[in-house]
Amino acid sequence: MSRKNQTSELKSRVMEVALGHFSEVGIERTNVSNILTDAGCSVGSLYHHFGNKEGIAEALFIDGVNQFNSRLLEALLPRRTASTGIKAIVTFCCEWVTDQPELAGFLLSREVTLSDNAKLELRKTDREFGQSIYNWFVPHVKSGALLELPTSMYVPLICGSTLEYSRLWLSGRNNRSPGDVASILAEAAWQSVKSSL
Amino acid sequence: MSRKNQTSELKSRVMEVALGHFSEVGIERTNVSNILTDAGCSVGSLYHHFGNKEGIAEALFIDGVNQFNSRLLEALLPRRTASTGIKAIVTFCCEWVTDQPELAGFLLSREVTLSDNAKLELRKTDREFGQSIYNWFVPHVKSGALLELPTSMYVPLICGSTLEYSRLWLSGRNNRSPGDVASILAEAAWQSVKSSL
DNA sequence: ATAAATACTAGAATAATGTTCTAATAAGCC
DNA sequence: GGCTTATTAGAACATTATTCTAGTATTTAT
Repeated sequence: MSRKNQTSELKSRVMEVALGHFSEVGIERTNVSNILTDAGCSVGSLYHHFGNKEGIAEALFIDGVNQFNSRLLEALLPRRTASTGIKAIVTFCCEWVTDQPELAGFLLSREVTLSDNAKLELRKTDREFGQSIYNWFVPHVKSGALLELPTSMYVPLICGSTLEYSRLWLSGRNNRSPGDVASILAEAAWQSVKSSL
Repeated sequence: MSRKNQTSELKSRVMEVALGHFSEVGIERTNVSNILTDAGCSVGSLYHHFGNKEGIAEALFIDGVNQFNSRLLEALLPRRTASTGIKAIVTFCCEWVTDQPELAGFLLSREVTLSDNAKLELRKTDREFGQSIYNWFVPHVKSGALLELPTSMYVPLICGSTLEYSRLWLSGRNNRSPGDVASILAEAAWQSVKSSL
């Protein structure tokens, strides 16, 4: 096997193992040495590739956000009405969380504090994601279908309930998965941002 | 000064100092030694009173939740209609977060993992809090003013947006405080749980 | 009032664990 | 085929939370 492949295989093995530990006991409580043995990686290699333990978390975080963002766009952009779009966002979130609880729990845990470098890395892709979202919203606000609100309020209003419900479910306190109650959450989100005019 | 007073003063001094550090850099990154010097406390005393670093966090968490719960009840229980009650909950949350951002940020950070003991401690007061809340809700659901939903969905639907917005504000990404946008959040929450019958 | 018990303080010593460092190895490249 | 560079390896190190032993002050009981 070429070195490139070997290397990227090691990195993803480390990340996979780390995600398991992180989502189970949190970043702080996972031992680097456990990751090393479980992934069959040496101290030197790990610190060469990731810098430190937080570096693994950052890599996972960035990957996760990018994956989430791109799939969300696929779910949203084809929708032509405000109502179907908002509900598609919520439904997508519910399914995504339900399908990959480990990754979702990790992203929602807010344990990761991105380094300046990682923030830049994220911003690269996040910019155009934000732009695409923005472009989808504008006509629906202009047409009066959606409430006109401070920009920073749309995410909390549309996704807040879903994220909060997801956190509860991920912490094991609910039986019904977000996917099971997606329609309720979607309808509620729609009610909270639709214009009553 | 009596020993009791001296002790409780030391404990609250430690907790106050610790909250400052925790909310600034998180639990993991605050050094016990910093807390010790800032609070003028010896290693032995700290571990005698709190057990370990997490113990300080747990004490802060329990205090914070209890304070939040009791004040929330004061805001909610006098309300006689579903609409004013729901809006009172949201408005109260917004003001509480805005008034004590350090404590709110700490509680919302989800950094604290309660020990079994701490969970029991919390449950003592949390039980009757939950009961009071439940008693307020029942008649409004029965009367058809509020949607009838799985119990575990009311908190996310009513508070989710507010909590999400609060997290954004606390992380410095919004100008307007939750208090500033309370009326929008309150109206949205109401729209999402009111019965449309 | 005195003794015994208990709660608390103190800080040096310890242990756990994340990270650095130096050297060795192997892949890619001219 | 030799040179460069990326990668691996793991022992040594540094940091920092926690334990431990001893000592001190306060309360309680007689």
